[in-house]
Amino acid sequence: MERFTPRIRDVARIAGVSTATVSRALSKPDLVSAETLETVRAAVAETGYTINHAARNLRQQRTMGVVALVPNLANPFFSRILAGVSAVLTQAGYNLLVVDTAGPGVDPHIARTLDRSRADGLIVFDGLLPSEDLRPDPLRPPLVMACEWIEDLSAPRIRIDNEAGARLAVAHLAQLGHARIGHLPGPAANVLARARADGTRKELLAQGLPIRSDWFLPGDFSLDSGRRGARDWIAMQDRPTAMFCASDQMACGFIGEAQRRGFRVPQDVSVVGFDNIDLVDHITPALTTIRQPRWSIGEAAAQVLLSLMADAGAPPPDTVLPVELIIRHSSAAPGAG
Amino acid sequence: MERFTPRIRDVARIAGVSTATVSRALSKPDLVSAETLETVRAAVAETGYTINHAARNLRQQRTMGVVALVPNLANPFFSRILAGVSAVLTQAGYNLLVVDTAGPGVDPHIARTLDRSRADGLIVFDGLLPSEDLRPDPLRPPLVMACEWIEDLSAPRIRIDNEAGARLAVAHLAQLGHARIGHLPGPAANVLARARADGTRKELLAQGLPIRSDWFLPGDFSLDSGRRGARDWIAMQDRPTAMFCASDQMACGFIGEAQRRGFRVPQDVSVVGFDNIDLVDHITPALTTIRQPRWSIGEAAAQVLLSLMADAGAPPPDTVLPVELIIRHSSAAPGAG
DNA sequence: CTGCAAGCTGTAATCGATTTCAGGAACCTG
DNA sequence: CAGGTTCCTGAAATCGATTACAGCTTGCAG
Repeated sequence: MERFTPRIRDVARIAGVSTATVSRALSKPDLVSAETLETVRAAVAETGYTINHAARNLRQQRTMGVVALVPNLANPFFSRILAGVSAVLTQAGYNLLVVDTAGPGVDPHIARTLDRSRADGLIVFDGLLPSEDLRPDPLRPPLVMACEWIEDLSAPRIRIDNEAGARLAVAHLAQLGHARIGHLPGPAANVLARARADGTRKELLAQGLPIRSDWFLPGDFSLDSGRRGARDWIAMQDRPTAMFCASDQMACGFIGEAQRRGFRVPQDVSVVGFDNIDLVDHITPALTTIRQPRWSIGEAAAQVLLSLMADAGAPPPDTVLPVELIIRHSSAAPGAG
Repeated sequence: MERFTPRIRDVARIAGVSTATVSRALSKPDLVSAETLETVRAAVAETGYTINHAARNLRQQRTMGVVALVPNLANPFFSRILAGVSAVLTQAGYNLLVVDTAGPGVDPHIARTLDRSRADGLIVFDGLLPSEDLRPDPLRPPLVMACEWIEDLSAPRIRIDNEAGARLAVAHLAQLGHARIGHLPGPAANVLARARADGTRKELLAQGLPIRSDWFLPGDFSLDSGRRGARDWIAMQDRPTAMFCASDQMACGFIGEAQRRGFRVPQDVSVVGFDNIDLVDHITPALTTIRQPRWSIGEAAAQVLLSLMADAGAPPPDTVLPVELIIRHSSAAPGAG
């Protein structure tokens, strides 16, 4: 009565053929005669055989797995992106492994352990990983960088035009009539933060508006730093009338704190965010922001990686997805109302 | 000049020992003399040897991987849970694989393919998977259910007390003086939705308040169904003064739509949500809700699974984590203001 | 000095598939 | 009918580790 896991050789025995034939019947049916195929199918059904993936993987020298390296899995920003990645990978028969590169006690050189026996491909969402652990190397699986990137690492990038997004935001505020525009950037180490700050400066310049370093407050993308930003803003005697925040989280923190201190948004200060994360159209006032196509970013990253794994030919070095300004109610003409 | 991936036999050759010794030196150093250990270490360093996981997995008959079956990965509700899972698994040397059971074109019998050669354990977050695909079976890896569960499947459950959460919410509204309390539940097929609806009824009963079926509106957890709920609520001539929504998403949708139609929250209607997802303390009014300890749920699920995989002894059949009422500004005495 | 245990190491089997190579049968072709 | 294809199949090598088993040293007790 005890059960045991059937092996390919059990199927072969019952079907009266060799294991080679069973293997072919299952993975390359064209190579096998119709009649043998039928016999094998019957034997498979009878035994309830299922393939042992470890054995196949060893023989074929691949894992059918792709690792996504995510900085802080707890950040809901990544959920939709990972869903896009998952959809494409599943379709192609690959498994999605997720590694949180920012968990407590995570080895900073985690990427070093990701060789070809662990994954067939890597999607790197963390721009702060040491580049020497990811350098092209025959031992290392192909990789793409998505959202963030590592400056001195040559690999396909899937990203949005962060600079253009920032410029859209600033241009929007300028068009509303704001001449005093401040910026709450992300952490200086982060490439996205730098790109968005650069875009902010460029558009201010293009609009002929002042670029004042005291209006560039310290920020780190977090809700809390948004709150601190609001306090800093309040503390100034010579305040900007509009703030462009490099993340929606900060924008929410900023608005919440400003309101708590008795300021009205957008009457006293206009706020624009970045990302269009869930629910920001439900805060009051609904947040004007720059939308990132998160699902598409995930899809595109997976697709580029698949083509990279398939032929290793020259892949598109950069995929830049469009951003979009979404105007809601946190931005208005200065002094309005 | 061409590189090749070093094998254990290359290390053995260079160290002048057998592959068995190298294997032991690396995984059970106690069995090897100090001197040999040193030689092997040197040879490993010289060759840059790294283990081939596929080979080890085949031999040891395990994958060092755990699959999380998530209904709709795009739902940010799961991000913090997965982060908790990841933290515990990583610590224990396991990989986290994520499968979206609700993606377009996903095989509804996906769970059937998850045998021991694919994963050493399963964490099921989806209560709607067919139970026959998950029944205990020597071919199938051990499994735990988290958040949701499958009624007729016996497996450890890690969950919150949904009924108690619902009762907290209703009791809070009753205490504020509401006598006309409605409910916006999740989809009837969902166990969480049923548990929360049951809790709602029980507490209404306990408080001596009416349980009116016309005040139990149709809902499905989504933002949109929250909006529809608000429209349904508005359409009633005999409205409840408070609504308990079975998810924060619905609560946000409800509040947004109600406000858009000219009603004030909480003056015209009090709203309580469930989940305490990110940013609901930043909507206006800040949402009163039931907090789920999402990170802890993930951690606990991973821990129970690990112990299940380790000894297969009798595991704790149910882990119930505490919920907490978080009072913010979307609930107030009826007619206040 | 013999016998036995303890400690270390190597040989070879093993995990369970895929795939190369070779061979047999059937079918053409000239 | 000889020679060449084409089609199908099986034997055996292979992927790269772990580990059961056995053998060799060495040390110690009797």
